Amino acid sequence: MSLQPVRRESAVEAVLDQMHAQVASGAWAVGDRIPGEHELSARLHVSRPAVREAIRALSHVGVLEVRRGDGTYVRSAADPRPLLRRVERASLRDVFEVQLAYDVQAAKLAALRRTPEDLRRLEGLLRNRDAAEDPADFGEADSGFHLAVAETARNPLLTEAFRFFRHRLRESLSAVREDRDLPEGGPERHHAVLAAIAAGDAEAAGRAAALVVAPTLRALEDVL
Amino acid sequence: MSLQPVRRESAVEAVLDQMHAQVASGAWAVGDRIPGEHELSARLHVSRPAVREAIRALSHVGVLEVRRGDGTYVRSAADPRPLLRRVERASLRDVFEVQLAYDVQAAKLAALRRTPEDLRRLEGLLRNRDAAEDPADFGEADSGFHLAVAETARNPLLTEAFRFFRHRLRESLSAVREDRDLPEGGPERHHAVLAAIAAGDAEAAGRAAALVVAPTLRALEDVL
DNA sequence: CAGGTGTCAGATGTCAGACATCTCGCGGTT
DNA sequence: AACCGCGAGATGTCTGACATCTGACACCTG
Repeated sequence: MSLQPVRRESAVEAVLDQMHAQVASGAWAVGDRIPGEHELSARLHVSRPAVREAIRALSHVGVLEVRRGDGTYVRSAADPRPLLRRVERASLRDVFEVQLAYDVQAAKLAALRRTPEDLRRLEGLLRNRDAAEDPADFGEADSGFHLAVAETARNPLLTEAFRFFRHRLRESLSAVREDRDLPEGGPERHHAVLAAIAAGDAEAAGRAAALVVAPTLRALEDVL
Repeated sequence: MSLQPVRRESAVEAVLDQMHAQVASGAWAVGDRIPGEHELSARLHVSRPAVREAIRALSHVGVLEVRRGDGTYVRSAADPRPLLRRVERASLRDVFEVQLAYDVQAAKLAALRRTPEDLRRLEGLLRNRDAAEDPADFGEADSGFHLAVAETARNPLLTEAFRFFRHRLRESLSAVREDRDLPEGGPERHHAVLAAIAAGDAEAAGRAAALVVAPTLRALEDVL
């Protein structure tokens, strides 16, 4: 008989779990007003600050909305926690593959929606990237170019998703691979992305974007 | 001179803003232990429960990690809040475009990684989808198929991202378009996705997946 | 000397109680 | 019908006290 670690859950985590379950099950539907803090405190047999901490966490991620003096409402039943938990533990390959999906979609949309000013900006950023010699400068310039492509797509949601995942990716890389740089397609592949975007060719832009990341994924397959 | 609404920020929101700024600026770097609750309370001139609420919110999204008895550490500087805020306010088109990126990437990876059992499962789900008559059943079967494709990709991060965004998409749709169904590619396009996945042809699978969503995006362009 | 145990300071976790401030609904007045 | 004032009920914030945990350090034993 093997002994299992005893995990004692905090009061706030227990409240969070119950609240999530209420929302997920539809007992508290989107638009509903949930019971007040005092009532939840009494019902759940925890202190009111514990209830408040749970509510604060859920309002921070957009699940609940607190209206002072009025009550607390359910704004969304889409719980981001599984995603956020997963991104904390995701392998580099997995993050790169998601990031690739963004890169490709951003390039396609950029090709459809770019303006002359966008193109000038992208050209400048690519020049910066080509000219960067110091690894920190290079990383910055590379990120700057990719992010600008995402912004050229004119889908703010895609841009924010891109930004968040890229930031996480950078952290995972520095935590694990301080000593080793992963390869990425060189200048000519980046120029090919820009050329396809300039030509307004979405399919070519998507293919070119995929070619930029391909060496990275290949290197990850070799290492893992 | 126009008068502006006075927005009074709560103590907890002010603490959150300052903590975010500390993390984003690198003053509190990943791995660092931040000052304790009592110290922050004294320094920020707010009560300790206010500090606790802020810390709870940040630990909920993975930015901070609380170790009872030890202290509170910075786990990640990648703040998901801009993304989560954006997804709350995103247009249907924007969400669909991000979802499309997932669908395409999932189909491509599924083509590379599917097993015979995956294929049997996908076939069954597609049969369910074809047979569904009631709109609620149909929506469920459709989601089931798309999600199974994402799972076949064997990238858990992609699957969770897919799940979250699709849930949000569904909520946006029911909030705005209770009375109107958006078109999606019919059975033959879904079967084409499955055929490409079965054939192990990633490019064809990606193209087929894009064709499934194309009518939806076209309809959105017409409406918006 | 190495390993184990106990103690303590400092950290988070939780609570009760009190008061401040806001919102909304209702009743009364014009 | 529109407006105003009031009050109940809601969230917002604080103080102070105590509980529980962690890590570092000192001490003891083999």
